[in-house]
Amino acid sequence: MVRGPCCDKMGLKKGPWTPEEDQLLISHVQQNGHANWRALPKQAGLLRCGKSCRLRWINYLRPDIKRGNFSKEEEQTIIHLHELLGNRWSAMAAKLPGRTDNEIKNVWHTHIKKKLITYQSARDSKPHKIKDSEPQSKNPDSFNHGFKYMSISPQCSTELSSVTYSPVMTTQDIVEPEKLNSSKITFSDIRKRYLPADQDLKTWFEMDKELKCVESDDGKDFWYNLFLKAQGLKDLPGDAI
DNA sequence: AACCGCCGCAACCGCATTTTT
DNA sequence: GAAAAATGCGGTTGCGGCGGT
Repeated sequence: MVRGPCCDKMGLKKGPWTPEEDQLLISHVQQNGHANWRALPKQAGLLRCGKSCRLRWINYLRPDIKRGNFSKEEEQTIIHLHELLGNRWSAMAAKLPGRTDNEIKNVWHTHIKKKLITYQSARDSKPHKIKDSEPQSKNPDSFNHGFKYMSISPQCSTELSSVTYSPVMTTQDIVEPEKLNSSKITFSDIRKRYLPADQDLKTWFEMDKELKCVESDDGKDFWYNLFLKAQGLKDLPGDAI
């Protein structure tokens, strides 16, 4: 289906929002909710498209937005979730109250990725703490904690509607990458088949969280340990780490 | 003080998915 | 069931602020 951008109508404003526009949007949402984003701008007297209003509300004006820098715990959680979910920022946001998908995405690209790269370089340039003879995947302290999941290869991710996705696996349910590549499988298909119900995912995530063993609060050690724990990330797409 | 380059963030764009007609 | 409309999501970009020279 071909459809033009929703904001291409003449007269619709783009760019940064003014305080007046913010106030109009806030007032309207508080009074009427946001059941219909398409109709909202007109009703609220805004010269914006619905998409722009929705984005502004979700990423900036929502009352439950948490401001300020991400804590180490939050960053650790993001790394962890990225390992579990890939680039599914909105799914990560659902696990981080007060944080938006856009914010998490920005933090990943501007802070966390760089830190991981730094510590990967540090690790590659000198002997590290893990015994060379011991494969990472068999190390009990490795990031996987023995959970039955894997990351689909970058190539597979591209096939899956550009969504990097790490389905939860059972031993009977290993996906062969070549099969994924050879057939047209939608994200929904994969989700229905492999992703546990929300409640299960929550439980699963919390169980894994309990097993986390990063204890050092020293910045350098923190990132070094995180990197070691996130060994699997080296298999992610080049631009994701 | 002025210039320049880098960085971080807000916002846009295009596509996928879901819902409605 | 098909088409259209609406919504949601992730990738990307542009601009403002800040630090270095």
